[in-house]
Parts: sequence; structure tokens; C-alpha cells
Amino acid sequence: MVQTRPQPGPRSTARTGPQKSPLASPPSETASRIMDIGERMARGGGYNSFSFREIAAEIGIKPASVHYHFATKELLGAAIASRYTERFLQALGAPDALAPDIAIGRYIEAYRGALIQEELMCLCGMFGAQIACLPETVAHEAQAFFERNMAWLETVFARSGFTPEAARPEAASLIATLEGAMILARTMQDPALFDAILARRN
Amino acid sequence: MVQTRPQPGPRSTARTGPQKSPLASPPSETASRIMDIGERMARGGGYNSFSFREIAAEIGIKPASVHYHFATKELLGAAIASRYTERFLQALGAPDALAPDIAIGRYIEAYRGALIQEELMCLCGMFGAQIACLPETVAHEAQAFFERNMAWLETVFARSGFTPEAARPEAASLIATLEGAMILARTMQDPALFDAILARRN
DNA sequence: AATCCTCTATCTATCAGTAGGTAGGTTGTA
DNA sequence: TACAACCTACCTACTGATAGATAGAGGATT
Repeated sequence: MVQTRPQPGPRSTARTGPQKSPLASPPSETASRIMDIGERMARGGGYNSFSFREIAAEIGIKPASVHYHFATKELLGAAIASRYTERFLQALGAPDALAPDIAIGRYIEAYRGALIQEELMCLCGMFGAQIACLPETVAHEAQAFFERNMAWLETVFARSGFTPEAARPEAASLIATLEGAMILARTMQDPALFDAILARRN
Repeated sequence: MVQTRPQPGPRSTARTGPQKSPLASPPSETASRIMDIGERMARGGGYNSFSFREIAAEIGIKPASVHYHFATKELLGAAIASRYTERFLQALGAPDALAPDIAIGRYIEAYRGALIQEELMCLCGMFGAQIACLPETVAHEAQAFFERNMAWLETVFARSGFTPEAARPEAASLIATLEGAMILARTMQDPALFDAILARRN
């Protein structure tokens, strides 16, 4: 059997639906669900663990229809990461709205809830581990998550008595411990290990 | 083109190559190279980042030939993880062969070398993040890595003055921080961040 | 010495399944 | 009518995996 199929066709005008550029119109109901499902899958197994096919199947539409909402997987991945970061920081509130101790406790609780209640990894911890094989814009979003989280914690630690130079490493250290604790607790199938690691911190 | 090949012949005994069961014969040169390349790819992007095709291409054999050495991807993944753990612990030596401070320094240096010199993630940190979507035996190997590493560090911390109850959380905490620090440093493309995080520890 | 057998390591050819992606048509609603 | 949202029907590329064949090496039998 030799190829008898028709040629690809000359035209290649990219005609995709709503361009998911940042700050465009608010996502439609379907677009939201696509992101919800994609996020959950990505947080379970990484960037190649979510597919247009599986997402479409879960929603009840065809895989091609997902492309209407997000033209490429890279765009979808970046949108998921961006939304994740935005929600994460919004849930934390302003870094100087609470007493430093309370703010740190709330920060730890954000990770704890993701691990224990949602039973998922941190999206950007996952993406961060895979950073070397991610599309550029997705990698950039993962980077932005950590940059903004470090800035948030830096402010908190600076207010709690750390010198300006010491606040940033302290922030990075807490984030690193939290991401690592999630990995360890999940791998060992022992949620209590997460608490044990963070209790030790003080 | 229709089939013109000679008849299959009577025999059809399942004839797979060397069964890669643990503690079989030492791996052949080719099997070693397969594991080397697979490990590097997995440490760069996770479990779905290494494929029989790419490994074969790099060695210069056909994808099917890789199956001769490792019947399935799961077997290959588990073999890579097992070898990784064995080498890691062997490089560390006995946990009571050195003064505790030196032993801890050596442990940290093992991660640091992987990040800075090899420019790769810890294999089992990567697999640990993806644990929810790994084949059973591979997940088990990742678990074994952390279990044995915690035991090693627990011994060290117990010798350095920690109570038996406090030694294990201390061990888990160090491992978590190291894995998280690798992710952060890689994501931010800032190797110095790894050192900053670990310098803060004490 | 010649024959036979078995093993290793590879090949070619092919499979079913899934990946992301594209072209163009249909439908419901404002 | 216009557009948003979805469809059918493909495509190319790649996934892990299998079947059957083969070249060459080594040992055993005749």
C-alpha cells in the first residue's frame, strides 16, 4: 500500500479560536474545565501526563475542540501554570497583612492542603523538576511562580527580623523544603512525613 | 508491496534475551550503555523522557534490539533506578565510617555534584514527583532509594547527638531540602541558589 | 574434519495505540 | 447575519512491543 492520500493542501492560515494571550477575556466555562483537568493531570504526573485526548474525553467533547480554546499544548500548559500562580498568591494575600509567624504558617498550610486534601504535587514543583524538557513559555511560567513566591516570603522574613541579605535564602530554603517534603511524603505514601519534616523546622 | 517473506517456520518459543532480574549476570556493555543513556534522559525530564527509539539511535542500534536487553520499559526503568540507588549508597560508604559532620558534608556534596557537574536532577527525586503515574516496580525502586537514604542519614544523625526519635525527621528534612534545592536551582537557572539554601541550614 | 546445535546480538517489518495538530463543515444563539 | 463552540475526518510523528530471520561464535557429536 503506497500513499494515495491527498496532499496536505497549500493554505496554512492559523485559524484558532480565542487566542489565550494573558489578560484576554475571562476564560469560558469549557476553557476553565480544560484547565482544571489539565492542572490535575499535570500535578499528578508532569507535563506529558495531560493530553488533549484525555481532557476532551473527561469533558465529553472531541479532542479537536480543545484546540479551539487552546491552540497548542504549550499555550495550555502556560495558561495552567499562570492561573496556578495567580490563585496561589491570591490565596496567600498580601505578605504584610498578617503577623510574620501567621503568614509563614499560612504559607506552609497552602502546600499541606495541596498534598493532603488534593493529593497532588505542587504544579510548579513538578514543572520545575522537568524544566529542561519544557517548552519555553511553560518553563518561564514555572520560573515566575518561584520568583514571586520567594519575593512574598522574603517580605515576610524581612519583617520577622531577618536582615535583608538573610531573608532571601531563608525564603528559598523554606520553599525547597516544602517542595521536597511533598515529593518525599508522596513517594513514601506517608502524609505524616510532611508534617514531621516541617515540625522539625521549628 | 505484499508479504513475500519466507514462512515463519514452526518454532515460536518465546525467546527473550537475558532476563534482567535482580542479581543476574553483570550487564553487558550494550546493556550498560542503554542504562547510562536512559538514566541521563530520565534525570533530565522524567519517566516519559526516555524512549527505546532515542536510546537506540544514540547507541547506533535499532529500537527493537533494546528489547533484547530489557524486555519492557518498566524493567528498564526499574533497573536504572536500582543501579542509581546502589551506586549512590556505595559512593557514600558506611554511615559510621566518618565523623558525623564529614558524613553530612559528603552527603550534601553528592547532590551538589549531580546538580552542578552533571547538570541533572536526582533520578529518584524526579521519579518521586511522578510517583502517581509510574509502573509499580519503578515506583517501588524510587521508594527504596528514599528509604535507604533516610536510614543512612538517620544513623549519621543519631551518632551526632540526635535522639533516636529526632534523627529520622532530621534525615527526612535534609533529603527534602536537597531535592527541593535542586528543583529551585534548576528552575531559576542559578546553581548558587543551591549553595545559599544549604548554607542557611547551619 | 565436518556436521550439528545452541547462544548472543542484532536486524527487518509490522503492529495497535496515542501524541499534537489541521481543514473545513455544522449548529445554536444573540 | 454573525459568531462562538463544537463537530467529522483527517494527518504526521512517535510510543512500546512483537514476530521472524540472520550472522557469527562456541561447543559437542559424528
